[in-house]
Parts: sequence; structure tokens; C-alpha cells
Amino acid sequence: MTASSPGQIQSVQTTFAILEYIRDSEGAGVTDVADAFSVSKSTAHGHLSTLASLGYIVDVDGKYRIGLQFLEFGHHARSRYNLYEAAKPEADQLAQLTGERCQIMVVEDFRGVYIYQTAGEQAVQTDSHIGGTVDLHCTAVGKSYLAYLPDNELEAYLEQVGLDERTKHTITDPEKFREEIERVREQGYARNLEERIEGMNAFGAPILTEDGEVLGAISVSVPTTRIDDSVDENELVEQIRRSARVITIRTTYS
Amino acid sequence: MTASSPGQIQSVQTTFAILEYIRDSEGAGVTDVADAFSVSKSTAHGHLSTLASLGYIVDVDGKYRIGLQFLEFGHHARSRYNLYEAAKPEADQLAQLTGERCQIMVVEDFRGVYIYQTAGEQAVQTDSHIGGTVDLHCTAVGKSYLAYLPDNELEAYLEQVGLDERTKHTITDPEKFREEIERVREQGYARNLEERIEGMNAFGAPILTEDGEVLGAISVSVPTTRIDDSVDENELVEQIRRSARVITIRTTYS
DNA sequence: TGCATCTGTTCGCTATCGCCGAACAGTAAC
DNA sequence: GTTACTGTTCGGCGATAGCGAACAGATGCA
Repeated sequence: MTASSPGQIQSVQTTFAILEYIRDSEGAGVTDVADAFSVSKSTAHGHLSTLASLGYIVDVDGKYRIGLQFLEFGHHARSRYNLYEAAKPEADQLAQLTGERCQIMVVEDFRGVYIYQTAGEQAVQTDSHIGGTVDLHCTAVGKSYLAYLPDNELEAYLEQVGLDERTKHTITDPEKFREEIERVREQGYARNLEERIEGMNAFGAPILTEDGEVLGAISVSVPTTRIDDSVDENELVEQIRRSARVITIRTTYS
Repeated sequence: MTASSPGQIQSVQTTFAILEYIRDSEGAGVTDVADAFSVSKSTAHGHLSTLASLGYIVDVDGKYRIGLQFLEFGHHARSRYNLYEAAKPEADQLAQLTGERCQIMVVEDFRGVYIYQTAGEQAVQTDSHIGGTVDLHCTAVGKSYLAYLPDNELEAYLEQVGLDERTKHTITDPEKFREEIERVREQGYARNLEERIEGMNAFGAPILTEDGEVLGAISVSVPTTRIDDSVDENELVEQIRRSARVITIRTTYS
């Protein structure tokens, strides 16, 4: 707990830190929280009992866990984007058609957030899940999105966030990245070749409004073992782009 | 803002009240919040800037709105029930088959919470949505759930929550309600005949573990106009019960 | 263009209330 | 039945959350 900016309310910061701790540690009690944050048991108890009486955490077998009330907030936040309802059936279909994992992403504060994710028959497990965030520069969805952003916003991303190396395939050179983005613009789709996770690739396309503004992106993940082998990249990309177009139409007339 | 129990942290209560306000009012600014809670602008600003810097609310066109970070909490809470992944495809199929609205519910603190909801072709719009909560006593999902709860917990529900009247069809007499629950047990499914919303009916079945413990429930909503008319109740109920059984099997082997 | 009126932000001051530590009370373990 | 954990309650101190006023942008209207 370092200084933190002034005018901020500490107990609120603490409460959310505790919530994140409960989430990530798969349940915690008073003592756990007191130890984890080096506060007294009474303080931890105060936060936990407040959150519990508000229903944001629930007691399950003596450990507090994240309550379902957050579902409503999450769902509400998602519905703002007017994308979920339109994109869900397309993503499901794409996953079924390809047998792989398919995801829908939007961007908030320059972070990619998966608002939907669905798995086909042979999809491999990854760390991506609904609500999870990822870098934009090393994902197919992220690059699809960045490519259709105004130039100044792309530059703002490069400056404020940068190109952190995730694997040895991550593009970290700004100039090369601009070229990559240019390629995405020309081709209308993005590729991620093990740039975020070794062995995992993805192909994505932006979801645009009719005016050409980018709302989010859709992608299909394919493990390297199936690339060249069983997967026809051109056909897959065509399917993805078609889905993206359908979603555009659906969001327009709804 | 009345007294509230001691040992509770007020600023945390306030912050969550503000979050709920932002959610329900579709966006709010510093002045809105200050007015709504009769606090000074600086206080409102403190809460909002804290929440914003944590990323839990985001500035959209000068109004704060709920951030997507809650999606991760919601998704996490839902995944605890090990029901969503197994039930989603069944619900989708049921909605497609019947053309109506289908929902999956679990219970937290004696409140029914929809963890999934999907609409068929001719489904009518209702107020139910993912994360939304409903009474147990006047819904098909709720009655399905209560029927498979141990007797003492059912009695605890009647005592602690009670049978509030929602429409003139709501069962409000405890003795009649116990009979209704007995009927659900015998038949293995529950009916809601305009007991929560005028004109809306639903048919539901419990989702059980192999040991017979109730995990949640699944239901299909049908407007009164289509009952008797186009919908064959017996067939519909059979489909729902079959889906519930499939979900049980899926949750067991996953 | 200028005035008026919104918005959000910053800054001391004060009283509140969040935090602490110790004592207490349940509960599981052995 | 004793031990060693849990979580809970209780004063007391001191940090801090909240207030109000003053400031600063933004927007709108004439």
C-alpha cells in the first residue's frame, strides 16, 4: 500500500483490493485477508462484513467468495457496447464451424476485454475468459482494433502503453508494428502468430459500424499444431470476416 | 442513509450505492451523484475519481458508466457453480427448439439469480436478464429449486423471505404453497402461471447432482397468448426435463 | 464576443470514523 | 478436554473522509 494519489478514498481502494484478492485466491476468510494486506483482523473483518451484508461476497463453507451480484454489473457494462447480443450467435456458429475457440473483444482504457468467448469441439484451453483483459499489440483482436482506429489514437497507444514483449514472436519495434498495422488495414484481417502465447495463433477481424468506426473485434484461436495441417487459413479468414460483417449489420438494425 | 449496523465501513457502503446508482441511471457525473446522495461535490468527486482510477467506472462522453472490469468478477462468481458451461448449450438448444425465452437460475442468499438467459425467435421481452434476481416463490425456476431443498430450508425460506404478492395469481398462503411444492416434487417440474408477471408463464425443472442435491433450475417462458394455442405443454415440459438431465450428466463428468 | 451557468477540480479545516490491539467467543482438531 | 485455530466485539487514538468555498474549464445563449 504505497502513497497513492490524494483525494482518493483509501477504504474504497482497500475494499476493491480485497475483492480482487478473494477472487484470485478462490475464497478467503478474515485472517487470510488480514495477513495478505498486513492489517488488523478487525479491519479485515470490517471490510468483509460490510461487503457480505451488501451481498457482494458470500460465505461458502466458511470462506468468503465473490457474489453473483457482480454479474449484473458486468452484464450491464457489456450491454453498453450493443455488441454482445449481435455477436454471440455468430461467435457460437464460428466456433462450431471451425471447432476452435472464438472470442469477441472490445476495448476499454486501451485494454482489450473479452466480452464473449465460446469453444468448439477441439478447442484448446487458454487463459482467456469472459471479462479477461489482454494487450492489444500482440493479439489478433487487438491488432484488428488498432488498425481501424484514427492514426493519432494508434500513436497514443504506442506512447502510453507500448509494445511489451510477451513471447519471442511479439512485435516490439514501433516501426515494424506500424507496418504490421498497415498490412492489417490492407488485408482487412489480423494474424497473431504466437505473439502472446507460444504455440497459439489467432486470426481476427474488426467489427465496424456502417460508418467505418471500430466497435471491437472477433477472432478464432488455432494452435500451431493444426496450422498448415488441418486448417485452411484463407477459408478461416473468410469465415471470420463474413461473421464480422454480419455482426455489423445486426448492430445497425437493432 | 439510515444508521446501519455498527462495524460496517460507511465509505464502502456509499461507494457501492454510487455504483448501483450509476448502473441504474445509465451514467452519472459528479453533480448527479452529489445531488442523489445529498453529499458535497467534493465527496462525490472523491468516490468517483477513486472508482475511475481503479477502472471500475469509465468516462463515456462526460458521464461515468460501469466499467467492464465487473465482467471478470461476475464471470468468476458464476464459474463457482459449475453450471454455466454445462447448461449454456442446452439452454440455447431449448430456446431454438421452442422459439421462446430460456433461463438458467441458481440461488444465492435465498434470491434466484439468472446466470444465463437466451432468446428464441419469437421470445417476448421481459425484465429478466443475466445477473437479475427474482423471488423464488413466484417463478418456475424458483419453485423447482425450493421443491428439492431439504424441508427445513424450505421452512426457513417461508419464514425469512415470505410469499410477497406480485400479481393476483401469486400463491401467498403458506399452506397452499406447501401443497404446490409437493406437486412439483411429484411431477418433477414446476409451473408459473402469471404469478410474477401478468401474461407471462413459465415451465421449469430443477438441475440436480447425481446425489439428488439441487444446483439450480432451468425454465422456458411462454406468454399466455401462446398457451393452449400453439404450445403443447406436455411436450415442452418433457424437453425441459430432458435438458435438465443432460445438464446433470454434463456437470458430473467435467 | 461576452456574460451566465453549468460542469468538474482543488484546498484547508474539523469531526468523524476507520483502524488498531486486546479481550472475548465460538468451533474444529487431536 | 485441552489446544489452537477461527471470527467477533470493544474502547481509544489518530488518520482521513467529508464539508464548503474558491477556482477552473466547458457549454450555451444573447
